Amino acid sequence: MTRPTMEDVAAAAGVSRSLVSLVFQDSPKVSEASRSRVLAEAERLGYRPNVLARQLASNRTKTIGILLDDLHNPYFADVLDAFEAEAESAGYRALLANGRREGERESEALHTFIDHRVDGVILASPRISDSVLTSMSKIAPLVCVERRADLPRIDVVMHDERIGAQLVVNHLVGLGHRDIVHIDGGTGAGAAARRDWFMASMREAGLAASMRVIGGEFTEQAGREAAEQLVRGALPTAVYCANDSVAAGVAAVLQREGISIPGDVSLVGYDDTMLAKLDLLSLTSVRQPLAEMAKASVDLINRRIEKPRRGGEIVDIAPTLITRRSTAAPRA
Amino acid sequence: MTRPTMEDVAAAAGVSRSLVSLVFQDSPKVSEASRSRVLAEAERLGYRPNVLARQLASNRTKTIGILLDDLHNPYFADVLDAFEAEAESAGYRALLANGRREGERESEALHTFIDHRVDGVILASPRISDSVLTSMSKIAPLVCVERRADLPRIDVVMHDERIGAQLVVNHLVGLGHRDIVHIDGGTGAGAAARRDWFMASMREAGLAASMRVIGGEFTEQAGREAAEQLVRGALPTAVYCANDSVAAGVAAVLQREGISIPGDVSLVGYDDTMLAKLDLLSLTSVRQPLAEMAKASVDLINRRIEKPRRGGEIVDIAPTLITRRSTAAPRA
DNA sequence: CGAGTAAATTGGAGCGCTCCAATAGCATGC
DNA sequence: GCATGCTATTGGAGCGCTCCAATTTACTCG
Repeated sequence: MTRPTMEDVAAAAGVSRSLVSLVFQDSPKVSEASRSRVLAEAERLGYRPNVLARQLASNRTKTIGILLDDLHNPYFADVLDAFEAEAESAGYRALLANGRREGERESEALHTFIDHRVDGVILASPRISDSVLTSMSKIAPLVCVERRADLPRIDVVMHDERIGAQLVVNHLVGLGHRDIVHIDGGTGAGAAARRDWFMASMREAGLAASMRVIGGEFTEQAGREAAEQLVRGALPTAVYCANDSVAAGVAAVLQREGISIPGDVSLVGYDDTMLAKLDLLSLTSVRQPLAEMAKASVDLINRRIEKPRRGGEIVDIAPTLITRRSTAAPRA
Repeated sequence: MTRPTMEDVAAAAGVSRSLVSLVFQDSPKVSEASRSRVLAEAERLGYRPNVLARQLASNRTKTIGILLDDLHNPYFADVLDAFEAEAESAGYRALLANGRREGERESEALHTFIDHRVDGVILASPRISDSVLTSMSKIAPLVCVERRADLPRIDVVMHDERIGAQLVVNHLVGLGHRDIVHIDGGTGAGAAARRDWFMASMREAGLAASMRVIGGEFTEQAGREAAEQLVRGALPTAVYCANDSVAAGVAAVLQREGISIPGDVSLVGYDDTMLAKLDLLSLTSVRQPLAEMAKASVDLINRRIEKPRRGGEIVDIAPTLITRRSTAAPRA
């Protein structure tokens, strides 16, 4: 299983190793004749450059690490799609890691990335502590996505929670709803902002009196528990959930109780994951502008490579509302 | 952003670079005194070994690549969990890649792995052609999971479709069902085996006359289409779907038509993904023994590293049935 | 036709590590 | 006191590449 090296290709093509190197770097200062001869010999020998050696010698890897909080959450599959695509179109190879919702594991994965000398790291909804973040930011460019970080040299990309809340509230109010409940995400990343902007939007709509918030978490289980509480008390005409998983939990309880969606209660989720798209649920949901967020993130990494010492930036991008069958006018 | 090297640590600790190297390899022939001094200096300088250089010099990476067909399918999140954990406990680092359900992209990702000199690759339900597989198998150990491959030097790990079918049919027949429909996975990997063993099991149960198969695919959409067909014709008492996504599609249509699960129709899925666990669906489903499959796969890679030229092996592992609320005795 | 310039090619040092053979240090035993 | 057998350490070559300065080749023009 011993594989050919540049030296072998050079010998076969009757040129120097340096020339072969230039060919594989797509250098313009190689004659057409040499280039094609080298490529032909490489092909014939089955040569592929040793990425390791290349990276060691050039001291750049053209690789960025993408750290995802939880691959079990379908939202992160969408995140991955967008970010991987963007990284590739910017000429980077993407390395993936799964944080499994543990800050500990995430910082391990971050170390692994750094040990592999990635050019930058994108952290999607990380749970890593500020101190780890700060110390790592001295070694490689870091971008936090959907996690605020007020740290000197770390860039942040968020979607605009305020607009998300307004889209939801305006949609529901437009349909005639006044009695709207928000089930929040508890201590999860972004939960507080989502809740606060819901309340602000309700106030703006003049519905401060009829708004309600129930404490929850970003899980289906939490959705079920909150729904149990709702069906035993005063049933609102609309429920706005912290994410799609919560909405799925709510839907399960409502269905069991014979309460129709959207006939009796309208339901709204967040993140527009595959769950929302399920015909069984067909959930109105807020979609994060992942493609734009990805673009912004890679851009920030590039700019930080050029200028490592600039201050941290925060980019906010507007989300959109995807309406489906789970919302309609309130019951009579 | 220049980082300390072994040389720096060696100088600081007053020893040679070789000794530092031995310390970081956990060599037993380093005195306690030197070891702790070196580690202390390394800590103080913030030294971390350069993985690239290490891999280049030692010619082994202690890394395996895990190629997943489709990160949007929640099944693969489970697959990843099991395989990543197993790889790690065997002392490997796992590199991930997303095939996005395209054979083309998968073989690209495979190339990337090989360029990075991984010690072996695990391919989960790959769509790669036999020819690519064959040529790659000459360069690195390959294990196919849930994809048959009758190729000289490639190992295969499958779960036992026959047992899966028997578990489902026995469960349903035990509940009293006779009129059972299977919605198949069309041309997807493993679909044919799943269908054939369903038919065989029905025959074994003496129900050859009342069994039916509807052509489908491994998607929710296909489930909906098949269900439309069922509700317009003779409704069976039980539906056995090629996977959970298909079952979700069926459930959506049945619910819309006011047909109760399991009151009117029992529903069974396959793969026991997060969809099956959703309270909204609470789906009886066949669970693949992923932990055992992962163990077998890593084992096969280790054995092939030792003995590259041995013939391809096929390992079959028995699945289990997880019963939930979607199955019950047939309607009167 | 030789100087001058541009384009193509080459040799060698070096990236940060591992690994091996060689050496140093040090207690044993006769 | 010295060969003996340890264990602990070291120097140096080499992994496969990139990058730079230096060299060769090709081309132009007075």
